[in-house]
This record gives sequence, structure tokens and C-alpha cells, in this order.
Amino acid sequence: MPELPEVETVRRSLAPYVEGALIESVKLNRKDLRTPFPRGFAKALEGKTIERIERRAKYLLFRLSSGKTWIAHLGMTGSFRFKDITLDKQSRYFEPVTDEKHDHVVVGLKHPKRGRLTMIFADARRFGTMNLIETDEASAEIGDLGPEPLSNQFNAAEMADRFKNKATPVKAALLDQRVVAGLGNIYVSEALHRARIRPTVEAKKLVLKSGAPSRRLEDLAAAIPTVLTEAIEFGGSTLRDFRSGDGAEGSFQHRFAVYDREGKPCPTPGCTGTIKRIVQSGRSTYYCPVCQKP
DNA sequence: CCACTAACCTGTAGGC
DNA sequence: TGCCTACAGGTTAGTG
Repeated sequence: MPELPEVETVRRSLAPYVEGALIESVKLNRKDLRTPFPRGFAKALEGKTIERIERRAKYLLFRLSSGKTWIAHLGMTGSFRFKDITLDKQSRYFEPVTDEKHDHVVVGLKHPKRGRLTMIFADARRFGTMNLIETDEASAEIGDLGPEPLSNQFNAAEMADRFKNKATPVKAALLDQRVVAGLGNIYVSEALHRARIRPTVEAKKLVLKSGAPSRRLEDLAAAIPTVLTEAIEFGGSTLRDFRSGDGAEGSFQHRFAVYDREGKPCPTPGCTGTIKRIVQSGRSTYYCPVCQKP
């Protein structure tokens, strides 16, 4: 479900409710998600204040008053929502969730302005993870991540460095979180289409002999933050069940050029191509065989 | 170290 | 309606 734009959408939707809130209680309905909750996880959160909620790649980072960070990954189907509160007007899309069998974490909050709130983490497939780390230390989760694509650290030269020895298809290289952090199956296909690069091209072919990025790689490095920023502006993409913290669906799925559009016409102006679906490393890739060059 | 596959787990859509 | 298969936004252990 969630790639960088969806996680950022969740972060923004949670921020007004959690920042400044005291964690009064934490109830775990099972002992693990994809990985076990760390020992003493619930007790370590209780009594602490969430000072800020930040994001790194696809991870949510709840910065706590204890100097620790509660780190959460949504996996494929993870979601946060609130229960028993009056939602703001912009939350008009919210529909109460009646099926609670996948509610794994229930957090009781006391917000200085909003009062008591119940925040629930649900995750049907349980590919999500939660952990507690020291705020000022790199953790196993986020220590090896590549550059954040929406930061000024991210540029074509940086990508060229990471691509230069890779014979793997550029699709796979972009999914590797150590190369670029935050892209997933949707936005890799969309970014490659914008850069007019076929997903099967070897990553190193986009790097010049001198080690500098090719013109095509510069296009790709520009397309990545552009498509991610646009997707955030539309609240991310909802394919099946993605919802932000206030229950709203994303709408960027209506603006996909290639993802999940097999057999449909390529939207590039003047292009006569038809979107094709192939499988790379076990996952669907969508592209236009006419305007995305090998 | 790198690259690739299978596995984790549940829900749903589509074919028959 | 039911049964079966394929597939789904992600990561990572295991293998070569």
C-alpha cells in the first residue's frame, strides 16, 4: 500500500492529533507484526509525550519526550485511524471502521487542545513493523537507507554513483531502498515513464564512462521528486484500502500514466503506444514500449 | 559483496 | 453461490 507519498500523507494527517499529545496507554493485541514488538515496548511509550512526528523514506518516526523514537512501518496494509472523536470538517470522507479484527495496537492519547483520543494501528497482512530506537542514533531500520528523494541531498550525481556498478535493471535498482529511499512499485513505474526510460535498462547504462550521470539519468533524477511531490499533493494513491489518518482516500491513482493501465493508451502527448505489463523480480512493471527507450 | 527467489500473511477479484 | 488461482502498496532470510 504505502510508498513515500502515502506515508507522508499519513504523517500529515496524524500530526495535528499526536504532536504534543501524552501517551496515556498502549495496548498490544498480539505480540508481533512482521517482527516481534520489542520487550517493554508498551511500557516505554506510556507516560511519554509525542513531540513531533517525522518521516524517513517509508518509516514514520514518533519523536518522544524520553529521547527515544517510536518507529513504525506500514508494510502493505498498515493504517492508523482515530476512534470516538469528532473529526475536522476536511475529514468528510471518513467512514467508521466496523471490522476490528486487525486492530493490533490501541494507543490512548491526551492532547492538550483536543482532549482524549484513541489512535489505532490496524494491519491485515501484518507486514508492518514497530520498534523503539534512540532518537539520535542510526537504527538497523533506517541506517542503510539511501538519500531521501525530497531532500537537497538527492541529485543525479548521487544516483550515478549508486548505479555505476549495477547490471541489474533500473526498475530493481530503484526499488532498492539503499539506492533511493521511499520509492515502491507504483512510483518507480511512474518515474521511469516520465523520464522515458524502459524499466529493463541496466542501471549502469545510465552512467557515463566518466562516472557522471547521462542526460537520461538526469531526467530520471528530476522525475522522481516531481512525481512524489505531485502524489503527495493528491493525498497519495488508493488502489484498494489506503486511507490517511483522517480516513480520506488518495486520488493520485486517477493520474497514473502507466501503473495498473495495461492495454490502455500511453498518455504522453503524440505517443501512439499501448501500456504493457511485464514481471520483474516477481512484481508487475508497467511501461510504454514506444516512448520509453531501451 | 551482489543478485535473485521465496517467504511472510490476509483479502479480493476473476474465471469456471 | 462456491471453489480455485492469481495477485496486491514491502521487506528480508536464504541461496548461489
